[in-house]
Formats: sequence, C-alpha cells, structure tokens
Amino acid sequence: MAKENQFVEQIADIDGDFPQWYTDVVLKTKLVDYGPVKGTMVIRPYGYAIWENIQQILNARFKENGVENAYFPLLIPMSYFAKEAEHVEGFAPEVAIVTIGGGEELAEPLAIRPTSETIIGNMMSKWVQSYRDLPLKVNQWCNVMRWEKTTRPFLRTSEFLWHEGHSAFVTAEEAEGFTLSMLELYKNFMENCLAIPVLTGRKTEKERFAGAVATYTMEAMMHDGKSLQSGTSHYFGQNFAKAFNIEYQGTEGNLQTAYTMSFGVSTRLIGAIIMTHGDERGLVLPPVVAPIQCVIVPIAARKGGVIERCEELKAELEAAGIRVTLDATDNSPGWKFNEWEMKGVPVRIELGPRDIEGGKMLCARRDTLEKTELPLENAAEGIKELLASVQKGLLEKARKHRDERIVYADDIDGILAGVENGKFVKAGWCGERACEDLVKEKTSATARVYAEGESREFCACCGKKAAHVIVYARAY
RNA sequence: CGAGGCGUAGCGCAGCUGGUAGCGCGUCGCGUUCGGGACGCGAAGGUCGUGGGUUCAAAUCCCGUCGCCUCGACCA
Repeated sequence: MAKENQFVEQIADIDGDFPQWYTDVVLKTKLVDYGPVKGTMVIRPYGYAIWENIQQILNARFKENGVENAYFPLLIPMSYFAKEAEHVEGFAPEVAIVTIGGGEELAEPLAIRPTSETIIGNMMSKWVQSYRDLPLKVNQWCNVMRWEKTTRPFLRTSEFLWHEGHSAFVTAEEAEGFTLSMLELYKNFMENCLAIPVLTGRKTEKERFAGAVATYTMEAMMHDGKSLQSGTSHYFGQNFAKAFNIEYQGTEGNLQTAYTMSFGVSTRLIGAIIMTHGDERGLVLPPVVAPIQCVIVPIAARKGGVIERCEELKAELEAAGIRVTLDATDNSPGWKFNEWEMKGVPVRIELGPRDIEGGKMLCARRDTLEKTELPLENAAEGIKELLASVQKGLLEKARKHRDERIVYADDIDGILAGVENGKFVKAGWCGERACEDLVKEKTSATARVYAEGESREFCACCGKKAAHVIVYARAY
C-alpha cells in the first residue's frame, strides 16, 4: 500500500484537481513539452504518433468523399482579411502579423494564417471559371497561429496543427449538404475511433464562426463535465464567394457565384482523448489510435527462455498488425505495470516462466484493469478481441458518463446548479441574444449547441415562449 | 488583460530573521533481484528563472522583467 501511495503522488488526483491532473499527465507521459515561446508546445513522439493515427484515418475518409489534399501558404496578405467584414472582426484580435522581411519593413503586413478561408477563397476565384470546375474540394494539413491569451497543451495553444477542408459548390443545397455530411463523418470518427460520444448540431449566432452562415459543432463532455468543442463544419453561403469573387459561368452562360463551406479538427482532439478517458492512473488511449496497443512485460526476464518467448510473441502480434512493444528494461514488473498504465496502453501482457509452461499469457486491459488468462496459441486473435472490447468499453463508459450528466432546467438558477455540478443543461431559449448573454454572465456557461428535435415551453432566462432548446455547458 | 500562487540538480521539494546550497526520487557504474513502482555499494549533476539595486557578503532583502499554474474576461 505504501508503494501504491508513492505512485499516486506522481500525478494529481483526477477528481480533486483536474486541471493539474491534465498538466501532470501530458507532461509525465511525454505527450508534450512546453516550447520556449508562450503558448507554444512541442508535440513529442508519443503524442505525435496519436496525431499521425488520427490523420491517417481521417485522410482516407476525406478522400473517399472526393476531397483532395493541397497546401496553401502560411502568410496571407492582411488585405485579404478585410474582404469579409465579420471574418476580419472575429479574427483580428488573435492574428500574428509579420511586418519585417529581409530586414526591411514590408509594404503590406502579412498575417500568419489563423485559418485559410481568405487565401483559399482567393485561389478558388482563379480556379473556378466554369460550372464544370465545381464541386471543388480541397484540404490541407497544416499549422495555424492564433495569439491566445491563456493556453494549455493541446486544448489551446498559440500554434496548433489541424486540417482544414474547403469546398465550393454550384448550389446552396450541395454546400450545406456537404457541411452536414462532414459533420457526420466527424461524429462517426469520434465515436468509432476515439470512443468519444459527441453531441452534434448547429451553433447559435453568437458562437458561430466569423463569416459563416451556419456553424455545426461536435461537443464532447470531458471527465469534469465541461464541454470541449471538438470540431466544426461551417456553411458559408456566398459570404466568402462574394468577398473573393468565386464566380463562374453556368450551364446557360450566365455568371454565377459559388457556395462554399469549410471544416476542421485539430490536435485538440488529443486533449479530448485525454480528458474523456483518463483516470486516476493516467492516460487511457483508445486502441484504434493508441501508438502502442499492447505492451509485453516479461516476468523473471533472466530466467531461461522468457525473453526469447516474449520476442517471439511480439513478432507474432506485429505480423498480425498489432502495434506492440516489449519492455525489456531492467525495471521491476510492478514499475512497468504502473508506467504503461500511466501511458494509457490499452492491453498489457505479462509473460513469465509460469505462463510459458502453461501455454498461457496474463492479459490486463487498461480500461477496467481486469486481468484474464489467454492461450499463447493464436495469441494475436485473443489480443485483437481484447483490443476491440476495450475500444467498445471506452465508448460505452464515456457515453454513460455523459448521459448521466445531461439534465434539464427551466430557469437560470437551474442552469447554474447544473453546470456547477459538471452537467450539460438543456433549457428553453427564446432566441434573443440578450438572454444568451445573460446566461453566460450569470453561470459562465455558454450555448454549446442547439438540441435539435426537442422542445421546451419557456425560455429559461426571460420566461417568454421558447423557440429552441439549447445545450448549455461550461467549456474549455 | 484583471485576481492569486509558484520559479533552487532531470522531477518533487527544503533552505528565505543575509555568511557562498541540501534532501528524496530519477540518472550513470557494478552486483543481487523480478507475478503491482525491489535492494546494496560507488559516482555524476546547481553561475538558486533573468536584469538591476542594497551590502564587506544575496537563493535569502528591494525594484523590474520573463515564464509556469489556478480562477475570471476573449477563443479550434
């Protein structure tokens, strides 16, 4: 027990001090380190490997939807931002600007992209000349910079990695339809790959992307009950197309304006994984994106044949496509158990003389910490099943956690009580901005998303007839 | 950007009524161990965040500055 306490000291208590737990975990598991400039982070190999897995899956799915990858410049002329009034207003406070190049002051300052609607809009205006050029669907994986006041690794940093998909269409229906299907793609990815259940839907006008007609969001509930906006898909109507002259000749030779949209998810998803599945022992990574899916810990490694058998097993699992590591270091088994649990590896195999003799391996799953004996024969099959079971278990657990914390309220006090207890609160809303502002002022909860298909009688704020139901929550 | 806290060895900390830096963990070497953070012996590692001031003397006192954490105002 004394040893158990020694372990617990390494990371803060997840329920006692969640922010500190988060910081401890990301640093101690070597996902990330702080960069020298405020708000910057170094994504270390263990963290970057998660990102690569996310990229790989999403990239394939985007391509299935006709999206092609491209790359646009980091620097954007400041004048581009001015072309879309709401956009410039929304982003101006957090844009970093380059004013000197080659030792000389630039004639026109250059923005370091906070997002690329403007430069891509500009390029699309060149590329879209005929209705035959549509739809145009491009995506880029890149970094963006937003000069944030308060930062936290993965959740909010000055520079972060993301993908941004940008598309242009002939009709509003196609553009809005694609906006929604990309949202659906995201939702499917979140639930089936990251095991994170999300609420999807439209954002209020106050919360929507600067320059969009409609912003659709995925909101995920974190361990502490706060919401994390995990990805967005924006429908722009003709706002950007008009600002950037994305015009083309239609079937009858007439000049038409395109309809555009964009969608993105960022390295924030890594934060979402950490804060959704993590527990008092540290990370819990969903098998689909875990850099290491299975770790083999040899027991009594110096006894004859143990290491050799572990290596054999490793090769067998690798051949079956499992990402596996053999921990042959000199640390004690107990030390390794704790270490790999903190790092969130979904399945651990303990293999010692006893197991080898009995033709078995002791397998521990990270989500429940349950240990089961599996036959060494056809080991890969057993491990694959176990990984699938962990993946499924994580989604169920996260969904249960969330569903138990969605409540309804009929007044501001009810919303306040809910969010103070880490709940998502569904409440009626009249549709007036003043009420939305007041809820935020009184409860520090924001309107995360419209709860589609639900109805409440009265606005929780003013008591007038409710036009919508809103999911309120405190957010990261 | 407002309020609070913290910067001393890789990490966690002590030292803070001024006198030239210490503990635990980790690291390195050798040996014994191995089924939930093992142990012995030996060793390395610090211009005390940084700039200035006070003083014979500053980790310690004073001022500035940078960074980190928490809570608020703004946002993927």
